[in-house]
Amino acid sequence: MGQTVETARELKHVVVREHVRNLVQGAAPGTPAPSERELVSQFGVARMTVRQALDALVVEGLLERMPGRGTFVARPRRTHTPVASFTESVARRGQVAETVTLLARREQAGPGVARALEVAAGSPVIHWRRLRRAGGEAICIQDVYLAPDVLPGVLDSVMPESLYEALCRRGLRPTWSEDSIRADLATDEERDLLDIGADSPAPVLRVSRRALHGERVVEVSRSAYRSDRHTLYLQLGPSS
Amino acid sequence: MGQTVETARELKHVVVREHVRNLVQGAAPGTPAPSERELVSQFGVARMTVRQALDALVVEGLLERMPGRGTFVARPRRTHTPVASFTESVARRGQVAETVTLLARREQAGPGVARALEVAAGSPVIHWRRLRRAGGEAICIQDVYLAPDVLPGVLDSVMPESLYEALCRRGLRPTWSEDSIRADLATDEERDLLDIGADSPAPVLRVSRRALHGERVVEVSRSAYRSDRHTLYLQLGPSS
DNA sequence: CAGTGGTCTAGACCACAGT
DNA sequence: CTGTGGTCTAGACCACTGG
Repeated sequence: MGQTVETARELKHVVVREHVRNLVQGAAPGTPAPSERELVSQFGVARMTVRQALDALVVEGLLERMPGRGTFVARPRRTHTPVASFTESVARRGQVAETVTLLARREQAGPGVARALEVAAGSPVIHWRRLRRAGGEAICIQDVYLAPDVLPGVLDSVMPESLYEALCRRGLRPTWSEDSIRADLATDEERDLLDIGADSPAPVLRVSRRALHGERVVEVSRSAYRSDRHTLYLQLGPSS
Repeated sequence: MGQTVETARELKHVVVREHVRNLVQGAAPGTPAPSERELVSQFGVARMTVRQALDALVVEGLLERMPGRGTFVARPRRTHTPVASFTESVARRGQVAETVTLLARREQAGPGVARALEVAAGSPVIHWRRLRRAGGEAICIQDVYLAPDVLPGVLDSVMPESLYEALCRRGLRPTWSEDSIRADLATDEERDLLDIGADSPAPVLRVSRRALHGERVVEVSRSAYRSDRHTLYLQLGPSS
């Protein structure tokens, strides 16, 4: 009794691992974790079992071992930029993203979109064009192309505010993205939508993204950012 | 004979690990590795020792375990964009990078450069301005700022072709970079250096980079890319 | 010194693959 | 069935750290 319903099936090293994870959860970096021998006697398991549990947490980056001293809560390691959505990258700047859907309909995939989505040319795809704002200012025009089965029935209801949130709910949050980035001048249509005056030349940042969940292409998009209102930030680590 | 000079000091799990690594080096994905028990009898060690060796290779992404089947050479996992130098990213496109040094001298760090380099304002820094070409065409103007102790004596000899190669030789290859990217219009000086005609507005991609080796800032740079001749490519994975 | 993590042994039983 | 990896035990000695 008492214990979790599934206790019977729990592996010992998992029990120890999760116990330690809870102890360590939110603790300040440098806080000592229980020593290996301490856990051995607490759980009545072999030391190798405890080490297996701690090894997992070390690989996760939660713990650090210091030979001769002990095991401690690791200081958070630097992490490279994850695949971020517009909503998220705006939130990171402390602003709230707003979205105006300009267009949302079925279309036949053109050759470029079809190749990127890995579907046959002419296949039905969903084309979703949005004007994206932050802090009340127009930031970006974004054309998203989706395979119809990625978000079935989207067109029949209210379009979601955040594409990535919708994908997340379907268990399809992008885990991988391939982006290309270049500078260009805004077209007349873009100038109009982005509230750019007609007098001066307007550079924009064009970002093409192909986002995948595992091996599945979930998003193909092209965005044009007003360069005076948006800078892309990247953190990159080694390829390893 | 034959064996490595330092064999005496080698840990057993390291010996096994490197043995397997050599076996597996360059093998096709899916190729089976020796079974654990096979290695046990080959090396006369305990199975836990063999597992420790293989675990390391699994974490490295070199091997994959398939319960009930065996251990196999893993198919190369997708890897996000590493911190790349101009030379490397041009090479990735199948071209050769050329460099013309426009300026290389000591300067006093301005406030922005000083902050980025984590030195006191007014400290001596090395300012290195280069015109970068690929395929015979001007691509980019790059201003690099270096702390004097990062590449001591660079100014007194021939400037290296590739900054990252020089850093690599000093054991200071960037392992981390923080970049910001935006679109802008070329200045008159940039138009001149980049062979851009004076008639049409010329969008450029401005990339500011702060590159670190571990915790040490090794490079601070600002680059302006001709957008019609250069597109940035990125592959991003989850933050994990 | 006592305590820590790092390494290592020589077994064991299990679930699962393929034959 | 046999062979594989996954889990686990109950010890052991080492090098290192700190007091």
